[in-house]
Amino acid sequence: MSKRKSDRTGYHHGNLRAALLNAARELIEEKGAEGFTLAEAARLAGVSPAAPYRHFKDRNEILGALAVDGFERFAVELEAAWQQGRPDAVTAFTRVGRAYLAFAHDDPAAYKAMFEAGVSLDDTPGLRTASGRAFDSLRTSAAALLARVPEDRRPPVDLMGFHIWALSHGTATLFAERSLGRGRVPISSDEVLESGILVYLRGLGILPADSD
Amino acid sequence: MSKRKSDRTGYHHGNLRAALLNAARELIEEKGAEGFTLAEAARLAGVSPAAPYRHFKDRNEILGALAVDGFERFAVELEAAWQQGRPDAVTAFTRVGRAYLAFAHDDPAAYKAMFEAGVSLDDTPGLRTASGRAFDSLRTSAAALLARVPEDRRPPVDLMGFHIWALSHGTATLFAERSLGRGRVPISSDEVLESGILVYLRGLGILPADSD
DNA sequence: TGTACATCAGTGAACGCGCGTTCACTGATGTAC
DNA sequence: TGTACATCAGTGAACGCGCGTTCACTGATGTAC
Repeated sequence: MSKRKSDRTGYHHGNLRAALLNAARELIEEKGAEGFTLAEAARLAGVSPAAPYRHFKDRNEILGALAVDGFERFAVELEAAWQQGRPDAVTAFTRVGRAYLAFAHDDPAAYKAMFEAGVSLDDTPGLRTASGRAFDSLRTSAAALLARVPEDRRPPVDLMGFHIWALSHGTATLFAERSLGRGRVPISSDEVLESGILVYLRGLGILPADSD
Repeated sequence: MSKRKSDRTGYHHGNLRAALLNAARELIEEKGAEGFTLAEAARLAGVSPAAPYRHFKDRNEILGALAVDGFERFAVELEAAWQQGRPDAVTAFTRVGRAYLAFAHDDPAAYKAMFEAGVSLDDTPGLRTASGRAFDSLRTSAAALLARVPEDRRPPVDLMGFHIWALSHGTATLFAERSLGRGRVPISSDEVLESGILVYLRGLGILPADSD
């Protein structure tokens, strides 16, 4: 749906900033965050190679914009999936896991910009805030689940957040690389993550030992 | 300890292939797999930009060599850590987890070549075999642990392998990116993975519910 | 031990390429009056 | 409603750069006799 050359009418593009972000998304999806070039994005958007500089300081800034925007949408998705833990924390949490994978799957370019592009946290205004909000969403869910664990056996909420994050991130990236294609696995990332989370929650005593 | 310009004696290098691989490692560690250039590796090794072509078909082949070599050493490390499950499966498995992280931490360039460089499984002879051997090592450990789980509650061994792989890979990559620097976490990757594995094993019923 | 010669592993110059970025410019748009 | 003008968002040509790769070459090495 990105604006293409053919859509251009006059001298002005009208929505070049958004068109460039879309083009960048497309290119990163194809070739990875490092392989993306400003020149090619400009070509895709149907403008001269100098045009992007009206909207972005340099190549890096477009990656940063993608990452910030990605984290913001990511946080929204995770929060929406959590839905304040309704109808119960475990169900809601499973939904969050699926939302995590869905995001990585549906917008791999954003996911790469967020986690693999090496965009600097310090040089990109809003990135720290946006990524923090996403992690906070995971932490909130973790905390709700931990409320069911007896206090003396309750791990720190941040630690649990990392466990979940690592499991989700690992699943997402292993399936994104065709790494898991190695064995031609007849299994989906959703199944891996969901079953992994169930075992994990059982280990915390949140699910009964005999549940399936 | 890679061979440097100053070490060169005469017209012939003597060990250029290895020197180039080391140079590539160094560069990938600094700038990532995509940022690595053949020309710079040659410079680092103290030879002309044409010299590498005596040892590698093209840029891609050097990445492939790094990945194959990486997977072979990775498999060796994992097997060594497992030590046939001695003294007991849980202890040995914890050791495997630590070995996984140690590899990713100590040789990030190899890890990137293996998992992030997009080296083709089909175009790189030996890669499928080498990576398969590494995963087999994880699978062997998983199988030994699963032997302790009542049959009717035993997940498929491959599924458990993926859980462990995903958790390890996620932990390794989140800590490698400074992603986890986001919150300035006062916690090590070892702690995250080890505690995560313990919870997971408890969830399988391999560790008692009240163990710490 | 010495010599001729094949082979090996380098050199260095050159190529075409596409990139990021800058620059002076210009066409289109919107606003004040 | 019309006009002057400031501003905005493009152009296109140019730059310097470093890359991957090829080529004809040459110095060093090792081996047959």
